Amino acid sequence: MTKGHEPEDLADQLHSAAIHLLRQLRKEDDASGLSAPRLSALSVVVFGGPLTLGELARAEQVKPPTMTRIVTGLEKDGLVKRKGDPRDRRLTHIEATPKGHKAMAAGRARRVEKLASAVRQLERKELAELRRGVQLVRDVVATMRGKPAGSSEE
Amino acid sequence: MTKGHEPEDLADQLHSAAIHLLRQLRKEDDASGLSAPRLSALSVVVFGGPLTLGELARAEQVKPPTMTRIVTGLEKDGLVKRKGDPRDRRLTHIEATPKGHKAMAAGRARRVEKLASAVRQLERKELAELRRGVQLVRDVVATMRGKPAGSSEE
DNA sequence: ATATATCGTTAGCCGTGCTAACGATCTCCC
DNA sequence: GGGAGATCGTTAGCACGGCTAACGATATAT
Repeated sequence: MTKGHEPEDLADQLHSAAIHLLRQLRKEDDASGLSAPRLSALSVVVFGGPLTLGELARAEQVKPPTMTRIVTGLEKDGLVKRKGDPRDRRLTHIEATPKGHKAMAAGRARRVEKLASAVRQLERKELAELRRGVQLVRDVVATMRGKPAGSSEE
Repeated sequence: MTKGHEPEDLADQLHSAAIHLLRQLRKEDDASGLSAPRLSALSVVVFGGPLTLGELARAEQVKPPTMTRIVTGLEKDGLVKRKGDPRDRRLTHIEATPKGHKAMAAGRARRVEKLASAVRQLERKELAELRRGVQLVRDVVATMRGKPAGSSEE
């Protein structure tokens, strides 16, 4: 197609590209036993330090029951650990185990093996352009979530 | 601060951006009663003319059983229609109904209302950069699909 | 002390992805 | 012609992720 230069067409193509990108990556995620949502949540826990389940749910933009199951799955695999809060016993803090840190790196490596190797085939200039495009996509997502455009630095 | 300039970091950010983008769009798709996979499949049928179920499955990179259910859902909503092939009765051709065409436009409009309106907030220059970025993402996906890039099998 | 709010979980629904197995059909080749 | 095998779509059954509704436990406010 590329039939037009209107934002609508760009929106469509962006949507389509995202769908197909994730479908490809899903296969790699499967190989590691970590689905995209789990990997994404684990990533937040690993890099964002201990969080409550609710905070994690908000960070991942899902409802608490959904996050409960994601965390349960991760915990069953020994990748994260639930810890009660002594001061407010309603809270459940989630933190990554050492195994979680390793799995995170491994899962990331698997995705990277496919995605980054494809990315590496781009020329230097294209790489910069892609980086810029990704940043813009993030801005667009932020805008959709309600924040004003351009709020992210750089 | 753009913590990394390596392809791995870019790959991670691209992955994350795609996940969050789709999560946002899913909400709009829900409003139309059409999930992303259904909308995507319908799009192929609408624009790609009648296809067999297998062709559609390959186009959408899913297995036939999965496509069977997607098509069943679309058909139940009256958006597509199954047609037998008189010459090869194993085949099932899928074609969009008039209602399917309309729903496609409506679903697209809903996504566009959110995504394109966010896209529109970008400046002219950014728009061009995003367009370029999307094109590069498509290239990357094509690379992943075609050339395993690092894999030795197949 | 009682009412209200918050947090996480459970239960149950639906949709999407897969593999395995099956019936129907076509094709090839004897 | 007829059997062997390939191909196509479906069904069955599993796992997972998304949701809402409802519930128990806990904290907080009145």
